[in-house]
Amino acid sequence: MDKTYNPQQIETQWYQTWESRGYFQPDGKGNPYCIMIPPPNVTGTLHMGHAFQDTLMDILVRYHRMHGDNTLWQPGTDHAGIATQMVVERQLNAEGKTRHDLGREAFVDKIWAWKAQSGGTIQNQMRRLGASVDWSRERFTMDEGLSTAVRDVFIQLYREGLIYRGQRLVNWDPVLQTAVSDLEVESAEEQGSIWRLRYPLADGDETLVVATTRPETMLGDTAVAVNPEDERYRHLIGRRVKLPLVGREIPIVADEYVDASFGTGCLKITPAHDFNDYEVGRRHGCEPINIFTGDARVNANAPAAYQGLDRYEARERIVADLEAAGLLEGIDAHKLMVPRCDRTGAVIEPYLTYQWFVDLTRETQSDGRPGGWAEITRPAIQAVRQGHIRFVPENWTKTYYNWLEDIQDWCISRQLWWGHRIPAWYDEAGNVYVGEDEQAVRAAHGLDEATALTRDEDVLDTWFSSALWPFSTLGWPDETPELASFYPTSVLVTGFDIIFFWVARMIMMGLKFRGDVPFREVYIHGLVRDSEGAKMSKSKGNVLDPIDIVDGIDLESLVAKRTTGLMQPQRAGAIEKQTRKAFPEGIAAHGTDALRFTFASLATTGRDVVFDMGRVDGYRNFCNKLWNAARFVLMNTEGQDCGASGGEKTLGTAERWIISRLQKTERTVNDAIAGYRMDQAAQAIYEFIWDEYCDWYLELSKPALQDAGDDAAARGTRRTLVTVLEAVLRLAHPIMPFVTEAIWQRVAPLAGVSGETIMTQPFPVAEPAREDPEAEAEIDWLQRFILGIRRIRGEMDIAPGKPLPVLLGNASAQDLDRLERHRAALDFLGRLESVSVLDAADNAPESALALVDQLEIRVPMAGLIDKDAELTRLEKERSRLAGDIERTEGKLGNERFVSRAPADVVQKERDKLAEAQAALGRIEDQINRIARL
RNA sequence: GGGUGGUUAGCUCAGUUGGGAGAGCGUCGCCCUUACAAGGCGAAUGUCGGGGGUUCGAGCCCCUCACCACCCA
Repeated sequence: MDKTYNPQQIETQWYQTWESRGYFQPDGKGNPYCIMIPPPNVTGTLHMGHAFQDTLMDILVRYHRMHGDNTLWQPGTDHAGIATQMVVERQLNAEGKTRHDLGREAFVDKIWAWKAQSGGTIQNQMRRLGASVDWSRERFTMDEGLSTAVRDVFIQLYREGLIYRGQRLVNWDPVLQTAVSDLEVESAEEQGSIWRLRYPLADGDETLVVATTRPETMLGDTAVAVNPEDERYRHLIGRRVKLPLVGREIPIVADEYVDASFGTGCLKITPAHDFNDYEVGRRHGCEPINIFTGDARVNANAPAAYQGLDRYEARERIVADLEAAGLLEGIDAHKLMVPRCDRTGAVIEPYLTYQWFVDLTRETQSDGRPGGWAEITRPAIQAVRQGHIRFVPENWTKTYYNWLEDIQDWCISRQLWWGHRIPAWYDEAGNVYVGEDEQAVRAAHGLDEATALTRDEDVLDTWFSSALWPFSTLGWPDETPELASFYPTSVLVTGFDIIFFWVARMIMMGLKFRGDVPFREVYIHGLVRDSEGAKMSKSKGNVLDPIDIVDGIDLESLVAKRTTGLMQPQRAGAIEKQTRKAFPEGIAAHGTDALRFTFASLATTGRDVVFDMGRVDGYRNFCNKLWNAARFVLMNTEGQDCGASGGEKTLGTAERWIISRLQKTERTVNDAIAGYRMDQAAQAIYEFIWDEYCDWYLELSKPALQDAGDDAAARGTRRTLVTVLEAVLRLAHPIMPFVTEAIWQRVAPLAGVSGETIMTQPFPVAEPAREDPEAEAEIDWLQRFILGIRRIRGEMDIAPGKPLPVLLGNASAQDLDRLERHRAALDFLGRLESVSVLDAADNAPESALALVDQLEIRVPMAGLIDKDAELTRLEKERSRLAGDIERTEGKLGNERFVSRAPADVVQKERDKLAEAQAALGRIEDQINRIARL
């Protein structure tokens, strides 16, 4: 083995081997265990969130595979309607063309071509991460089979009356000219203004003043609302105002929605261009008046003077005209939440259009059939309430309920070309027919060729197809064996940001179309943030490519990567500066295992995962530590008798101890993974390997290996070295698959284990019978003995290599017994020159002192130890003990503590006090003796 | 305005039937000791956000305030 751990050399090679040998496919034996990957965007590249999530899933999947489950991790991508269409459209724009120049069919062909050419990026990045997904089953939401599923679901829901077409306000992107989902809208506070506009009443000379952040929408006002409790305006309710510039008379209505303390207390109502106004308008029977075109210009419903103006031009013109008319009361600076499309950055316009919806809110339909609430939404709530689905951490159920109980109908149509086209046709009279294809529609409705049919132009929301993912990927609508085995799937691993959009909708669709939940558990993990705690985003320029952490990247390449292809190129300078500051040396190569271990250790129950490169450095060192421990083991066992094929062997205390500790670690790791606490699993593995196996057991093995006299003991030590290492490799494999496989290949044969790969070896399970409290107590004694020696050495500045003479005072029979048995280990670990036992009568020479319970470990000071340094050290110890005693005495002196606390707690305190008092006495004696020198 | 989560060492975070405040990174000192200097050994570091309450005992339970973050309106 190389002297230094070199991840590059082992990682790609092992992944190819695993994949080509088919280890990622379910073996058909054992309990089914299945995870569906949340399908990443086919246009996408791997970001830190994916890497984190993929690591968590891979840990679970590898763990279950090793436990003998029939394990499937289903991969795939979604078609990401808007994002994908935009990518290709931008390429066209660069050539000076638009998609309209090509036409729909040619444009869609172009997207498919683009996907074929560059669609594999994220899959290859996942391979670099070691993700053990079954690539042979990879799916894409626009695949033939999944498209059939989407079409069938649409048709069935339509026939049941649960999908309808209607005119509603939606989030409209005027640049893309499509409806977008809430998920694609990001609201952020921006500086704006409040305009106070004076509206005259229709009768008389009175006026009122409305306050608005969007004065241009006044062209579409249909009412003015005031709070019914507002004394100032009560007399106006029921009267009418004459809308300036337009001339329309509109009513003044009373509505609780109005906040009397905000603005002027008079709210203009524009139902066609504001979600709240829409609701208020509906309550008061106002017909919405749409004043914008699809690209947010003023339309023909407005006065001629403003028609054709862009919404912001219209704003300026209208404000100027009102001012000229003396109707502009004032303008105040105001911060407001501005919704923007996360793809285009365009300000979202609430817009009234015909769209397709899934009914999620009606109890019953007008014809008596069950509505969407009864048929879809309520079962989804019940499934969680009745425990058929469990959220981890549990408190996310609340978020889930809150959203579902207040849900709106789901707008599923998008005005795009890329996606599943809605299977609906219209005749010239505008009648709609839904069916599998045009032929089926004609047949079903008796429409001959004389009747012209045109297909609906819209496609379905990408989330509509993603909602079917847990069963469509398994072959539905066909009843496949995979569907029978793996549905319901075991767990969904995802971020809380898509509980609404995806998780809830999968539950709805799974229940509706499979009659069972899509997954039994939902493991919600945190969101990866940068070291400052900020969300990572391309526009902020703080994104990290996980592969750059694996392979390393120099500063210039990193800067270039972060500053190209920006939506807002003007940010490049700031991003460059920040990048140079955050990574002055670029990023070092860390290897996949170190990155994965970091993710595991960050997977706590919190909602934020602050990513700190220092952690990855530390875990790369850990990989190196493991690597070198393995080197040591191999150097001492390869080619030697490790007792794998019999032969007498005895296990010493150290062997019994490390085996005992291993059991505890195995139990902790199993419990942690089963409880989705990867951080605890990682920590337990880290501590066992570094603090116990390397720091103590390997050191303890050295003298044993050198003792030529006892073959059985040496064999037992070698056997323990390899078997414990082999076990801990299996234990760590789900988190760090590569380094464990590479080492295991060499170690397994020595441990008498055969197999092609560690991937399919059994996961370690604790055997309580191998826990050994006696050995643990004894090694604990040994560790404290050594620690005492090391402290004296460290604080007296005695060179680590200098052999020390040691005197033992007040030794018990047990101490002497242990001394006898561990003498070689003590000499080696403590670098002891000699050990002499003092009789009670002996007068100890002047010496530095350490205590192991009542045992006094003394290092003679002659020529070695500085009197003042030892006094300082002892004084520190004395004051610590004195503090302990004071606190313990305080407790025990409290009558209520002694009478009310459990007896064992009280006894523990008494023991503690007695020990501390004894120790204090010895330390004080020692201080007096040294001080007299 | 409603809701959720958070506030523990310089930094990032653990800490569940309430009974000894911990890890990693960083810092300081000594060491190239034959697996590992990506290392070894030792050390320092905390009004557990503030206040109040329950309790023999609170980082943990209850109330309250402050601040931060996110979600919904």
